[in-house]
Amino acid sequence: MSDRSQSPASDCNSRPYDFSRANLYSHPTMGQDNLGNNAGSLQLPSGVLQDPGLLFNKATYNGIAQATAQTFFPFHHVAGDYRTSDLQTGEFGQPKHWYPFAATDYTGQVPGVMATNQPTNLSPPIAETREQIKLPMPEIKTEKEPGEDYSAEIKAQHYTAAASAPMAHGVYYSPAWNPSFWPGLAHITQHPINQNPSTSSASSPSLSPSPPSNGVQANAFFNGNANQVVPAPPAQNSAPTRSSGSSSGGCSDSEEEENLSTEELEQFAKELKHKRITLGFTQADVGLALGNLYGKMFSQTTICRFEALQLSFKNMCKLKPLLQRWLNEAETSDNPQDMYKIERVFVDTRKRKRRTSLEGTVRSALESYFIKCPKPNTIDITHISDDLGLERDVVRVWFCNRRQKGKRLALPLDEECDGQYYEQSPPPPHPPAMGMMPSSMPGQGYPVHPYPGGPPTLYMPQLHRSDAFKQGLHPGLVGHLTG
DNA sequence: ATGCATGAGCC
DNA sequence: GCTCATGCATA
Repeated sequence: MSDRSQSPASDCNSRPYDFSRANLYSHPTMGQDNLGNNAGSLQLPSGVLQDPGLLFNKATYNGIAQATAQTFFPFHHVAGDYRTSDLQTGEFGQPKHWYPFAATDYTGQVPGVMATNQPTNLSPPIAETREQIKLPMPEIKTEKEPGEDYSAEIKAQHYTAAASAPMAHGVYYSPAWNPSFWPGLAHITQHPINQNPSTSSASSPSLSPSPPSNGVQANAFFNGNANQVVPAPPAQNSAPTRSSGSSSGGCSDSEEEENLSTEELEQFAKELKHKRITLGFTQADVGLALGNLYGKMFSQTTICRFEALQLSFKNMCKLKPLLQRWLNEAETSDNPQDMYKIERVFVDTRKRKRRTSLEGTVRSALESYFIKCPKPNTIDITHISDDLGLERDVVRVWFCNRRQKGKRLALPLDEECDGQYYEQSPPPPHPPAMGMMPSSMPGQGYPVHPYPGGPPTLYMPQLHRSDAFKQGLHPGLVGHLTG
């Protein structure tokens, strides 16, 4: 991707970092265990966005020209359009920890799974192996099994479902998707393709909208007849087969969706969410259903991001057909429950590094570094990690995610249209006298114009021109970072 | 809903 | 080592 040809990371490494900030290492943050934290009940009310940055205005991307790298969907956030809070995670959100094995209730956020797929109580043999270890730096909280190396070995066993289980994680569609980027969207006209009529009509399904929640209910809901699992997708167009997407086939995965316009996707995402909720399904249900119906399961996260248009265009394109079909089925099926029947859940037994929780100050610091240099090289990363007392890898990953997030929330600028949709660091004139990056990024480097409905929350540095980037840095920050 | 992590594919 | 797709864990 052109992304790589961008300014060399070293662009921003010309100066030494000086981030001696004792106060960064203040205290460990909140308690590790939020066990009592019922994901479901804690959902923010619709309308309350945790990250206002997601509130994009169409105008924001309508004018998008050429995206250099992966294109994301800075659509205006569709979340909040409907009340989802109570349906999302329901009551099944018992926190899971870093168990190498599928603990009895290990289901990720897939409801019903645990309710249905517990042949026997697999007393979690490992349930107690977890041990909390404080890393050197108090501000980061991570858990890790002593002397554990959570990378290799693991992939061994998965609780793969029945033999018919189409696949477990690790099975991907071939990247034969339409590489359509934003620029190309312009000319893409709405392709009414095979829009199933049912999807566009507000056909009110005669389904009892009793949302699958947990326990008993879930059981009833998820216990389909084992007869209908259709992992094998139709020969034709359903399979996540690597249809030789060929040149411009685009999301050739299914002929139905080759060229999608942003509007189409946007609308579909909305429709999906709306209908899903109407039908009483959670995002996790949908992800699960996709697995059962078409062979590839998705997490609640992915469905959520799809609905919120937080995936790349390409990715949206890829998922849409599947979701479209699920929706069609859900609407027409007499027994939508069947769609959720789960044969078994493949629980990934890989050990996963415990998620690091960065303290606010640390995040702010990282954000500052990011502003200065979104693509730090190895040395920079080392410096930063030293300064902040973080593991190098944590820092590296943070930057990776930050960049990804940035792209997701704002469009990457193209060399030609730089500064057109969002500006980089606030132009010299009146640097907001902020010594340190405000913990709340909002406000930073917003495009002055393209966000009629409100600026995105995140500061989106221009990744393509580090020099200009450097220049745009405010003095205060520069000083702070470069000492 | 989102922050941090993983892993494949690529350079 | 990066991007990208994706997911676990958590706020």
